[in-house]
Amino acid sequence: MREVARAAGVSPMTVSYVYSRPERVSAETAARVRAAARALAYPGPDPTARSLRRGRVGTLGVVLGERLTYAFDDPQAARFLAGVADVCATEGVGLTLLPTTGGPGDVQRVAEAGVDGFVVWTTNDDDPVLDAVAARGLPAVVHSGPSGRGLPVVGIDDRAAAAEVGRIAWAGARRPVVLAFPLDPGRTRQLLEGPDVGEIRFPVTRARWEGLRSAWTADGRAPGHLRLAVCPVNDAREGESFTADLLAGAAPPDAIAAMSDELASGALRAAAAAGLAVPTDVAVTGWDDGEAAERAGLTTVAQSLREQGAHCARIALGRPPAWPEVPGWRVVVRATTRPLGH
Amino acid sequence: MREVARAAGVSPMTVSYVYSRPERVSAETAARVRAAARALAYPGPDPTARSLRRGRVGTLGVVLGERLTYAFDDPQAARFLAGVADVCATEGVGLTLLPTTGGPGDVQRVAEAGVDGFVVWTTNDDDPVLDAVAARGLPAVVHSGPSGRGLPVVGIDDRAAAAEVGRIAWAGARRPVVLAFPLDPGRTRQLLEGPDVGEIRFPVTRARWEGLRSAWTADGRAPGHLRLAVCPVNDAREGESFTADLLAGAAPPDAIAAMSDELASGALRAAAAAGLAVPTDVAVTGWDDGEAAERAGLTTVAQSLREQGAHCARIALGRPPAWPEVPGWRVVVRATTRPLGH
DNA sequence: CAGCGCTTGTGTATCGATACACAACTAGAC
DNA sequence: GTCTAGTTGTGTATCGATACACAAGCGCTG
Repeated sequence: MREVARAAGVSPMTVSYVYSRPERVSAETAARVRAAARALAYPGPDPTARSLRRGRVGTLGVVLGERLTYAFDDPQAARFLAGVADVCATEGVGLTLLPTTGGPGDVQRVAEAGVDGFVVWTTNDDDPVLDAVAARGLPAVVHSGPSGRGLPVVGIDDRAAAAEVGRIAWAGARRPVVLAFPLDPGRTRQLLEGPDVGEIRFPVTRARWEGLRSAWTADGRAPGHLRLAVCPVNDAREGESFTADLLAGAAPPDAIAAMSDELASGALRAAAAAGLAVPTDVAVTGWDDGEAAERAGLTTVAQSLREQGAHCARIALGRPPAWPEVPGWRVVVRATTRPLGH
Repeated sequence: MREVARAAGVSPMTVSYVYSRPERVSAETAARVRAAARALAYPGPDPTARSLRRGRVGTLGVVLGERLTYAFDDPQAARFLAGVADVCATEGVGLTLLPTTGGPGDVQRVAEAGVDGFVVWTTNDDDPVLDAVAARGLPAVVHSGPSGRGLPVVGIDDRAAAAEVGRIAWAGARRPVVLAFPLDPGRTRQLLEGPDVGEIRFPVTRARWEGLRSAWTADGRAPGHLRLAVCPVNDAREGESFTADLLAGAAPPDAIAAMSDELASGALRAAAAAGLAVPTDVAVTGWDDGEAAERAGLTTVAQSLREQGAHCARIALGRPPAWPEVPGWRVVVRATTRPLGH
């Protein structure tokens, strides 16, 4: 820039104005400067230097609790991110995805990220990345995540929603199973009988499990009869294969509450493959009310992850809504569950 | 940082070393500095200042030719980005999505983006954003995009692949239709009869159309009989509704070559709804060989957008492979097309 | 004790731009 | 002719860190 100024015969300050506040400089001078810039192949003010001086980067950081590629593989994350992206586009701000690999480098990357704020997508209670985010002192928000680090949390009341959808899923059931997200970053596939809540390190998984369990025990049914099938990956394929195994097992489930529409869709496919009737032989519920749920006629919990993403983005950009909003949810009853009176 | 140095009774330089090269400083001093930092709530070296001095930001910029939210709605973009994300995670680099709205702000945002390189996802020939990317002088790469600005282009030979899949799709057909991506950013839904190639501003759309057309005319068939159905959105719903309209129209297609598996899936659904047999009444082909294609038994063009994304990322990070790699493709013949001899 | 290498702390210069206050000059008002 | 206001260009002082070269201290070798 210094060289451009010299070439155009003006001060560096004038060159700066040509780029950042063109109206501040005469048309004639501006033209001369632009010509000099072109001649020298000057690409315009360096964004880094500009950020340093201005104290603003123009980018929102999004931390994904899991491997970065999940953002694109997991439909729920995708819906959430679409909402974040909407707001970023409107505000003319970039969206930086911060990869997390589970290693110690994650913390450092968060500490060194050039962003104006953070949105953290569902993570586990012990994630040190959360501390790193809090330490930066930037505006930040956690989605459905652990609270307690002074960071605001956005998300629906998963426990209450789970309790309500559970009431419907468990109607007339004797061998209920929860098709669940992982309990912890380990992501092992396993089938548990009434696990201890303390074992569950992902708040989302924990809250939904608690809600579904409370719906089960509400009528005095034995807690131990409710099983938790942990799916390492959130997609239909995984839901299908795990359900197929369960159906072929000793105590085939007659009611399945899944933590996502994708897992539920897989369960439906497995049920169909096993020649079972839904909901007579086996009832199924999902979560999110996405396109898959609508197509399959799935009873599910409706919430807008997209709106929640937008909400998070606004908070992390330092433009929180005047009123604190609590995202809503409701249970959509369709054809995959038995009537309640049953 | 200056204050931390004073509080710890050392020079700023020492504080810098504590953070960036801890092995360079004695354990004792480092502890003292860290204590002072904690006492002053110093969040660690400012990433912006560090980037300025180091000349490296630690972030890869990804430009999407269309609205940012498409990244998450369009499964092809998602697969591609997953590959980009893989490499970013491995290299410990962030991934900044640059929103484009089609407005003039896009160019400026690219010019001001704090990134180390650019990956541009399929865009149209006239996109000024490409010039902005080229002007930055950073390592950059365009996927399946317009060439000619001195930027390297990555992508399969769409024309050749389209010609081969077309040969299969058109076997025994009399009323062929191409279910296509948009021709230009306008994204209007329309049905064209042998449009002029010059009208097609998206290189991907153009190359595939050319290939499919050449397959049609190869046997001396009249070019005008091949129609192009332009779908504004790349999803199954759109493919279904457009196909349904076509099947209900005056000249119902008996062969449909879609530019994505998603559009093709929609076409299959519409055919099923119309009570048509596949491939007897209508043949269908897709593109990409994604999960949907496998499940539907779709004849399709197999390519790995994920690998191509990874390849692009490596180039844009300035680590191009020693050997220039050309991504491969092949046609996978399944059950939705007629045998060739027909 | 000279000489060498290793560890550890410190100045200095610089990365590239912008905020701010000020100076020079042109117009128009009275 | 003088004063006020508006336009346009220019210094100066940072923004917050790091590369590099150098110096001091220390332990060893011969």
